[in-house]
Amino acid sequence: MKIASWNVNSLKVRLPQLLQWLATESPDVVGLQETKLVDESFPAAEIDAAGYHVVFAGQKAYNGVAVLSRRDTLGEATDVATDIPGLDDPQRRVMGVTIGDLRFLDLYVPNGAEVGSDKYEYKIDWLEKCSRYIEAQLQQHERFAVVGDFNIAPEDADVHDPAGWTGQVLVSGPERQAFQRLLGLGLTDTFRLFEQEPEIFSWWDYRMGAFRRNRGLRIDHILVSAALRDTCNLSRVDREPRTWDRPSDHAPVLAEFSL
DNA sequence: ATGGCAGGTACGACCTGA
Repeated sequence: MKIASWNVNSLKVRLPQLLQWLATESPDVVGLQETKLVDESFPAAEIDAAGYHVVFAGQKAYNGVAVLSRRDTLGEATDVATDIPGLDDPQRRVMGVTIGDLRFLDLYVPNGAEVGSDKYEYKIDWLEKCSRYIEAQLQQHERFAVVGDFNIAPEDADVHDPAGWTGQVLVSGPERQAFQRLLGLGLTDTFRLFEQEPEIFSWWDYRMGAFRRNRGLRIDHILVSAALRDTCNLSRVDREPRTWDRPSDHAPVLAEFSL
């Protein structure tokens, strides 16, 4: 089983790239973020034609999430959740689904704008509510994966210039503590299960030639429960789509499991 | 401290992202 997460930064623009990437990688389950499409405009027919079931929750201009599942390997998504209890949030940032015996939660964590701002407080509160939800889900589902754009670089090794980023949004103490709390609930960052090359990132600013200079952050993650961790045999960032024309600023991340 | 790039909205700048 291969699961993936990709912040596509507008599915309207990135649909051809998504289809190309699905054909190349054939993941079984994919969580998308920042589709930026209302449900009426979601390209369900094109994704269906590519061999995937899809469920989605969008809004105008911002946010928007979707989960794809391969028709020939895994079944359709059921028990779809688009809201976290206690978080009265009109923004479409969450999609929890059950696919076979897998519980899969796709997240687009708020960006946070600037440490101390209203958006930052919203992010911290959002993570707290999300953490409680994940804790409950972990007790109900043995095989549980939480993927998405977390907008948190967990360690200095996930930052191209840790000194320059110290205290900034995406790396600040409270954000990193929120991420560690998720791990404390019993989730594992699959990327860190394996020896990795240094300076592997999943997001690069569009400006200043950041990708060419590999000035990025690792903020997209695949976290899994203990049962999934025990069968995980690969976790990586796929830089390839970031080299294509009109790329998303995020690269897809993938994890593979023997069961 | 600011802008730099990209997408969306809506057609002129402005908002958001990270």
